[in-house]
Amino acid sequence: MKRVSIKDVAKEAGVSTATVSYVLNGSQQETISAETIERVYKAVRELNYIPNQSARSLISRSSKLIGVIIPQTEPGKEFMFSNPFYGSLLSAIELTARKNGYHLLLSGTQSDQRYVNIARNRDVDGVVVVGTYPSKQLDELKQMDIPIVLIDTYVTDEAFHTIGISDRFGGYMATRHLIDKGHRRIAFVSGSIREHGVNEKRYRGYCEALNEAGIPLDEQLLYIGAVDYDYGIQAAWEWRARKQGETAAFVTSDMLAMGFIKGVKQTGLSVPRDISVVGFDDLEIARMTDPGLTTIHQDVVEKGRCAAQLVIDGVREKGMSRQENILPIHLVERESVKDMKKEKVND
Amino acid sequence: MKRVSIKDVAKEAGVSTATVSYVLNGSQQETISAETIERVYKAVRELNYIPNQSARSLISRSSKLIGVIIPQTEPGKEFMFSNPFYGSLLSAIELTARKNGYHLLLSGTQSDQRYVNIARNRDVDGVVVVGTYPSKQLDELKQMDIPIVLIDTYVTDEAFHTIGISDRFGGYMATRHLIDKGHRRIAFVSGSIREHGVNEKRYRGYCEALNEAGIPLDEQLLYIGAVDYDYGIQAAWEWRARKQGETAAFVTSDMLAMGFIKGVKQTGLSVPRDISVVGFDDLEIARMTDPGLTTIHQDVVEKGRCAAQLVIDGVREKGMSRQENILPIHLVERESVKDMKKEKVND
DNA sequence: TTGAAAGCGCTAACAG
DNA sequence: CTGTTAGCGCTTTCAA
Repeated sequence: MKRVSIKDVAKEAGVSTATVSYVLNGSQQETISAETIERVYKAVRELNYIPNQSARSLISRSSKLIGVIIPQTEPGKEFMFSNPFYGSLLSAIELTARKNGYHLLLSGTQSDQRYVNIARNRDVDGVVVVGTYPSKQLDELKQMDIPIVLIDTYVTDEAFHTIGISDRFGGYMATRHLIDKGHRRIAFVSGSIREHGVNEKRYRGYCEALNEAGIPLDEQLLYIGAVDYDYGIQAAWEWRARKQGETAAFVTSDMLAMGFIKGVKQTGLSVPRDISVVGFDDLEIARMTDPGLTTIHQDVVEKGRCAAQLVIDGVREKGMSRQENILPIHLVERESVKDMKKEKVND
Repeated sequence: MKRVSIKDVAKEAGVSTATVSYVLNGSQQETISAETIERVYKAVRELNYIPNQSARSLISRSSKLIGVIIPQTEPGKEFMFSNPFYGSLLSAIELTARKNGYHLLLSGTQSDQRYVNIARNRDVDGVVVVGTYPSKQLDELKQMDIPIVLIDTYVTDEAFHTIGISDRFGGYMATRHLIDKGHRRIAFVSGSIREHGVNEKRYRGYCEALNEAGIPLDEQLLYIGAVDYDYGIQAAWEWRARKQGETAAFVTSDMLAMGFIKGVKQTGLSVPRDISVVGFDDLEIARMTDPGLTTIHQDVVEKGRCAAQLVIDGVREKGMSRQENILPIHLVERESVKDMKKEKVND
């Protein structure tokens, strides 16, 4: 199928290529006669002309492409989108982008490939980076003079827009909820805690709530592994083995919490009868399991929508000032927490 | 940040742009002196040069981009990747693409935007389309002379590669398993059944198994809605309301099955005590719930990997003959099916 | 109101 | 062994 170019259209319409370009881009608006415009559109339709984006990008340095980068922060976590959290986020970004005439350039990263290169090489108009840590790579990105949005990333730099939640407060709320229900020995189950990472903030919230209640921090109650179902199971077994007498656990991700609950069942015990659990994220699965998971709700779709919108606005309005968005979160009560103050066991 | 072009590199290295191009692309391999090559690389490094893909695409008509298209076949299903099935698939495609120097161009579709346009306009090297039906849009795509891979799509056309499973056989296996366990009244719960769609095939397998066992088909046992958790719940209530005496249900997707089980619990009954359930897909969540879901396992990651590989191979080897891949599936037994033949109830 | 032409960054004949 | 040069398809001054 021979490709039709702007020249073909121009010839067909009996005008110059410049005129075609004007018409199609709405530049020179008033100066083109209605009749010419009609002729051009007619030719476009007849030839089924589709402008070539590569040529456009080349000259305009704008590709109508938003780069979405998912750094692989943990080894073995190659299939990020299997996690519905990332999946939903991506969907939301995609939808918003699409509505605005953008497409998504998706890229995981491997160690040897810097995302700056991808961004420059493809002339992306903006970049969304999900869940990473301060790094040299990020620093390189910001020299590119395109809008950059960081999701769930604790970096304070004038160059980046950020979208996130108060992970500290979330951790506090979760832990506080357990304390309010009469729990004193509360386990903390989480993926690895890295400085400036979300888990660290959630951990701080946990500490804060304990502290406020006058409960001493006990390192024996910390279960630190990976953010996945299997580690959740493992943590439950570990809990049984350590015998530290926890009656509750704050588990920093729903996925992990699901595993934890499963693990508890495997050991022959039950949630919330033998241990109460609070999760984090409020993924769709949180309401699927039995018992339904009490968890910290965050609006993933809004996160994605907002990220895409920031990029798009940033492209339109060149020197847009930095935005820092903290989305609201709240606790959703389901059935995974037992009220220790009531005489009767509520299972 | 001024962008550095091949000219800058050429000047820095004291050679022509052509030479730089030769070196970087490994064309003219033998004819370039080692010393020149070294000089070019040195200049590239010093200037931090990154070739512009738009310019390359323009001339070579190859963008190193694989288009991934997720048609929105059901209204309201905008967040496709929230479904871990699509998420995993996407991850697998992305990983394979990346390993081969490709990136993914992600696009959902809205009614007014044809995917052919996206493909042409972006010069994508190949396209992967997930879960659609024969359509005019698809026909348009095939005129593009790029490799097209259809996942889970029943279209027989020389122009397309296909990857799928035997949905009919899956439906048969699931139903047969229930029959083997002594069930005779078996509900069929599914999203909408469209001609040439996967649900239709699964339905046929269901019919076939019933037929083989001499069980008459009863339309009262069909529950047809949407492929999501909420419809699953609804179907369970419906099941209670209709009182058709089913002791088992074949539910054509795990997501739906999760909902169904939840719904059964809501009505005060229990799986598998009061009704047995077999799902389809074997998503990660299938093993998370309680009871674990007996389901038909399919290898989503392999589906994605295979799709990307077909595109990549198709690009390399122009006239590659059409491939039709049927991946193996099998039944995974967990705890959601009761054996009616045993005296004792096994819950 | 429209057109001619330069040029975005790169590749690939063709010359030398 | 390397350089010159003609485009790829498009936008955009500048001129008419």
